[in-house]
Amino acid sequence: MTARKAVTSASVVTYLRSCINKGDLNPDDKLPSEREISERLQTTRVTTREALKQLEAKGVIYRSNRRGWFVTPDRIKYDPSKAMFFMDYVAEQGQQPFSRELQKTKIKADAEIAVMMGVPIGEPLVELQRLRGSGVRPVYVERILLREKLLPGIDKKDLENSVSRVIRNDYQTEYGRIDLDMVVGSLSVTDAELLQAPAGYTSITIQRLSYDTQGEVLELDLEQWRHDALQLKVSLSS
Amino acid sequence: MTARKAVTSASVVTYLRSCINKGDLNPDDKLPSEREISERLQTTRVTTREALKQLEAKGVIYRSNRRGWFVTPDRIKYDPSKAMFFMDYVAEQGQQPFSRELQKTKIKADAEIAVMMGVPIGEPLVELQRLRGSGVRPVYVERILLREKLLPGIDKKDLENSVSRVIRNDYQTEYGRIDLDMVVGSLSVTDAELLQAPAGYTSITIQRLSYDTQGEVLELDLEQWRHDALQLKVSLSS
DNA sequence: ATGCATATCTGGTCTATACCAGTTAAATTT
DNA sequence: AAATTTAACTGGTATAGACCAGATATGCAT
Repeated sequence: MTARKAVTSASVVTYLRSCINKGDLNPDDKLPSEREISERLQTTRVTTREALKQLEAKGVIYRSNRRGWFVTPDRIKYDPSKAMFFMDYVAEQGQQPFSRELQKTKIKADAEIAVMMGVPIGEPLVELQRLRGSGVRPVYVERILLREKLLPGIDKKDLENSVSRVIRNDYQTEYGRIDLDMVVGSLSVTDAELLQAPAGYTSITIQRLSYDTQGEVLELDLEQWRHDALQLKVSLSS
Repeated sequence: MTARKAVTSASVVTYLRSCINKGDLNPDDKLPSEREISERLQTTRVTTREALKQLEAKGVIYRSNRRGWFVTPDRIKYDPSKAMFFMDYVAEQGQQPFSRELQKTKIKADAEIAVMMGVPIGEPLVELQRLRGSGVRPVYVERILLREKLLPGIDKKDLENSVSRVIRNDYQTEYGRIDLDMVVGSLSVTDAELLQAPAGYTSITIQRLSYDTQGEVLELDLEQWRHDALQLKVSLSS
C-alpha cells in the first residue's frame, strides 16, 4: 500500500497544469527549465520532457527553440469565409499582430505549382513570403503566388500587410470562389527556423486557392501554422 | 574526416522512408518492431522511437496501441460544405468505410452543452456516439447531440449510418447554416482507446453546429479525428 | 558607454538498461 | 476441435548519465 511509483509524466503534467491554472504562470510566461522541474519533482529529464510534450500536444505550452518553454496564449480565431485581414482580426482579439515580408521575387511556375494553380508551366508569377505573428511569437509563414498576367505590376506594390486589399483597391478585382485545403503535418527545417520552433513541430498546412469572379485563378496561398496558434472557424450557408 | 556520428534519428527516418517509397511497405503494412529496427540500424530504441514519432507527426506512419507501427493510407478527403455522407465519400475514394453505433441515450443539456448549442439548460437532447473508420482502422469518434424538441422521436430511428439523411427524409427538414470550428489537440484517454491510439495522440477536433432553414439549432456534432486520417477541403463562394 | 570574447544557461539528441501492460500466438487442457 | 491458460511478443514508460548546439548573459578590453 505504499505510494512507491510516485513520479510519472502524468503527475508532472498535473503539477504544471495547476501552476498555469492557479495563475502562477500566465500566457507567454517562461516555465522553469527542464532540469529544474526534474529536480523539484524528483524525476529525470526524460520524464519531464515527456510531460512537456504532452502539454505541447494539447496546445497548453509551446517551446521557442532552445530558449525554453512558455505558456501558450489564446489561439487566433481565423475565419477564411469572412473577408478580414490578419492584422485586423488579431488586433480585434486583443493581441498585437506583426507581419514581416521575407521575400518578393518573380518566378515561373514549375510543374508542381502549375498543377496546384491550374496554370501552364512557365507562367510568370510573383512569389511573396511573409512571416506573421502575435505578440512576440511568430505563428505562421506563408508563401503567396500571384499571377502577374492578371495582376500586372503587383511585384512593385507594398504587400507586407494585405495582398487582398491591394487586389481589391488597386486592381478593382473581387474574389469569387475560394478553395481551402487543410492538413495536419509537421514543419520543415526552414519553416521551423522561421517560427522559432524545433524541426518537426506539429503544424497546420493551409492551402488557399483564390479565384476572381470570372472563375480565373488569382493566387495560391500556402500557409504553415504552429498547430497551437490557430482555431479555424468556418461558416457555411447552403 | 571519419564518419563517426553515423546513426541518428534522421538516418532512421531516411531508411524507413525509403522502405515505404520503394514499395517494400504498403499502406496498412506493419513495420518491423522497434527493437528489430534498432538492432538492424545499430542504434537504441530511444533513437528509433524518436524517428518513428517524427514520421508519425508527418502522417507517414501510425501506431495501433501496442500492436505496432503501420504505414498510413491516404487521408480521407472531407468537404463539409458538400452534403455528402461519410459512408459514401469514403467508398468513393476507394476505401471501405465502417460505422459503429456506440451509444444512444436521452440526456438533458448541461451548462457546457447549453452554451455551445445556445439552448436552455435542461433541454432534452438525444446523444449519439459513433465510431467510424476506413478499412481496418478507426479514424474518428463523434458525439452528436440532437434537439428532441425539433426532431421528436429521433431516438427511435436507426442513426448508425446517417443522421442527416434521416433528418432530411423523415422530418422534411433541410439544413441551413453550418458553423464549423476546428482545432488541433490531443486525444482523451477514452477517445484514444476507441481509436486504438495511445493517450495523447495528436487529433483534430471538429465542432459542427447545424441550423435548419429557420435559423434554429438542430444538432451539435463533436468529432475527434486521428490527425493523419483527415484532409479537410472547403469550398467557399462569396 | 560600446564592442567582443567567453562562460553558462537552455533545450536537442543519444547510449544503455530496466520493467510494465496490453496483444497475440503458442502450448496446454478440456 | 474448442476453450483456456501460458509464454512470447509488442509498444509505453522510467532511470541515469553524457555530450552537442544555439541563446543569453557576463565580464573584459577598448
